[in-house]
Amino acid sequence: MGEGRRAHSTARQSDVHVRALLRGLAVLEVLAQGQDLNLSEVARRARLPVSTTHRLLETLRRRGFVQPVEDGRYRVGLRAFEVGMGFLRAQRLPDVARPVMVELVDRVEETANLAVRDGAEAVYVLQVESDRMLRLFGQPGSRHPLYCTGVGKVLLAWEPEEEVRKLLGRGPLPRFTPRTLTDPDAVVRELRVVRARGYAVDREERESGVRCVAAPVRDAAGRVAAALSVSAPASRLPNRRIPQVAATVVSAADEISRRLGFSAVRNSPPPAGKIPVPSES
Amino acid sequence: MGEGRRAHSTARQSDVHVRALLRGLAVLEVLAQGQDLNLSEVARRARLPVSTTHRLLETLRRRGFVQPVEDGRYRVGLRAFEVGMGFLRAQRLPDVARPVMVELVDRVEETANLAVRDGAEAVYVLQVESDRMLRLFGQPGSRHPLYCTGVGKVLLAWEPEEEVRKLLGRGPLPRFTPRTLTDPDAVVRELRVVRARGYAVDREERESGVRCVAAPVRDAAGRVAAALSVSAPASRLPNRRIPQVAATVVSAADEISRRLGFSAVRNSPPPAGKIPVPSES
DNA sequence: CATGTCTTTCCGTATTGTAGAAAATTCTTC
DNA sequence: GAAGAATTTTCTACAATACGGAAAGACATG
Repeated sequence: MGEGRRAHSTARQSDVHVRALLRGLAVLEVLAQGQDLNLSEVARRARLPVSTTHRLLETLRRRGFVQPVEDGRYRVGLRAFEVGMGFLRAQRLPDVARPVMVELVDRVEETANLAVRDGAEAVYVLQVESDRMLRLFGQPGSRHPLYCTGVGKVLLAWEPEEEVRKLLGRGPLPRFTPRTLTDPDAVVRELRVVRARGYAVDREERESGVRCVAAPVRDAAGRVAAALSVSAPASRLPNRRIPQVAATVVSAADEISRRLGFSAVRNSPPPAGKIPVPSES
Repeated sequence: MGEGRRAHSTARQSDVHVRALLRGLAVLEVLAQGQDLNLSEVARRARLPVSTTHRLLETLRRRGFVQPVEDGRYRVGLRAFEVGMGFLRAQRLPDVARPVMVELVDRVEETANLAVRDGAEAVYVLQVESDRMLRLFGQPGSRHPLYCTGVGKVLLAWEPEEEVRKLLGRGPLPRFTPRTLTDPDAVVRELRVVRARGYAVDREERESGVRCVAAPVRDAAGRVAAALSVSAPASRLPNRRIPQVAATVVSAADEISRRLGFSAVRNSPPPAGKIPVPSES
C-alpha cells in the first residue's frame, strides 16, 4: 500500500470482482441456510432490491442452482448440490478418510466426524454415523465455532498463537452452555494442553449433554489439514473412558495422516520451523 | 415504436437472465467435474475469454466458492460445498430416508443409493455403504443416465410414455456394456415390466459386473419423488436372489414413502390423473 | 538468451445490470 | 364477492458495469 494516485478509481487487485456474480452468490448463500424463502424474504436477507433479486433468482433457477417450491418459495437446487459435491470429489481427503472412519465407528460405536477449518470456523465435511444413535448435531456442510468444539480446538491448537488470538478476537466469546470457555486466555491455555497430549476434548462446551474427542489429521506437508472426532452423549463418554477412546481416535487420525503422505518420523514436535540443515544454498 | 402490446403477451420471463451470473455459474460447473484446472483450461472449457474468466474466478475465490490450489490451479471451494449441502438440509427426503436406508443396508449387506431425477438424468443424493464393499460407483452428486440404471428406470417408469419418449430421444442410446438397451422401444417395453412388478433391475447394463435393484419412493402427492436402490457385484446378486432382495428394497422404499406422507390405500394403480377439477396451473 | 505458455493488469466502449415504478397477480379481510 | 393489502412480475431509461483485446509480467523450457 502507500499508493493511491489512480485517477478515477482504485486500482487494487482486490476489487476485480463482478458485482452481479457476487450478488448472485449472496442469494445462494441466503437460501443455503436451509429454509425456503419467497422473493421478498430473499431480497431482505440479501439486502438487495426486490427486482434485482427477482432477476438473479430467475437466472439461478434456469441453471438449476435454485428450485422453486410450492407457494412461490425458493430453495437450493440440485445443480448447487452437484457442484458442492465437486468439492469432495476433488479432495483426496474424503476418500482416504472414509474407510478409516468406518473402521473407527465400528470400534467405538459412536458417530465420527471430519472437519476442516475455514477462517474462524470449522466446517464438517464427512460424517459416519454409528447405528447406535440418531444424529446429534452437525451435518456435513454445517459450521461450528472453533473454541468450544473438539474439532475446533484441534484445528486451532497447532496454529501460531498470534493467529489464534486474531481468530478468537478479544472476547468474551459467545456462550452456548455453562461449560463454554468464554475467555480467549482460557482457550489459549486449553490449546496448550491439547497440543501437549495430542488430542482435544469437548465436555459439553458446545451443547449440553454432548461430549467429543478429537485428533489432528496432517497432510504430507505436516500441516493440520483436518480434525477427526468422535461425539457421543455425555453419559456414554465418562471421564474414565476418554483416554481409551482418545487413543483410538488418535490412531485413526494418524492412519489417515499416514495415507495422506505424512510421515511422523522426525517430528515429535510437529514441524514448527524449517529443517535445521546448516548447508547453504 | 409501438412495441407489442403486452396484452396477452406470453409472459416470457425467459430472457431475464444476468449474463455475468450465468457465466460465473458456468465456471463453477466446469470445476465441479472434480479436476483441478488452471485459468486457461477453465476458460477453454467454459468457452469464455481468458480475461473474463480470470475476473470471474477471482470473484468466486473471494467468496470461497472456489479455492486456489498449488500450481495456479483452482478447485471447488468450501463455500460451494456448504451451499450445496443446503440442498439436503432443505429437503425432508434425506432425513427421512437415511435411517431406513441404514436399516436396509443392514439387512442386505450391500450399498444403498437414493436418487432423484433431473431432466434426462438421475442424480444420486444419498448413499449408505455396506462395509462389505468399497464404493462401486456413483458418489452422491453424480449423474447417471436413466435408461440403463436401476434408479433411472424407476424414475422413468411412472412418467407418461410421451414424456419418456421425449427424454430418450430417437436413439440409439449410448452403449456402456454389451447388455445396455440401446433401443428406446426396448426401454419402453422394459419400463412396462418395471411398472407391473413394482421394481427395476439393472443387470450390468451400466457397468459390467454391477447389478442393482431399485424401487420407487413416492411423496405425499403420490408422485415418484426418488428411487431407492441396492447395488452389488453381479456375483452377489444372482437371479435367484433378486426377488428376495427386491422385496426388501420395495418395502424400504414403501416405508420411506409412508413417512413422507404417501398413503397407498386408495391407489393400487399409482395416481395417474388429477382430481377431476378442470383448474390448471 | 530466446521462445512459448500462462497469468494479470489496463482501458475505452457499449453492453448489461440496475432499481423505481407501474402492472399483474395472489392473498386477506370484511 | 368486492375492496384492499401484499406480493410477484414486467417495463424502461440510464449509467454503471462487465467486457475482451491487447499489452505487460511471470515462469518455465530448450
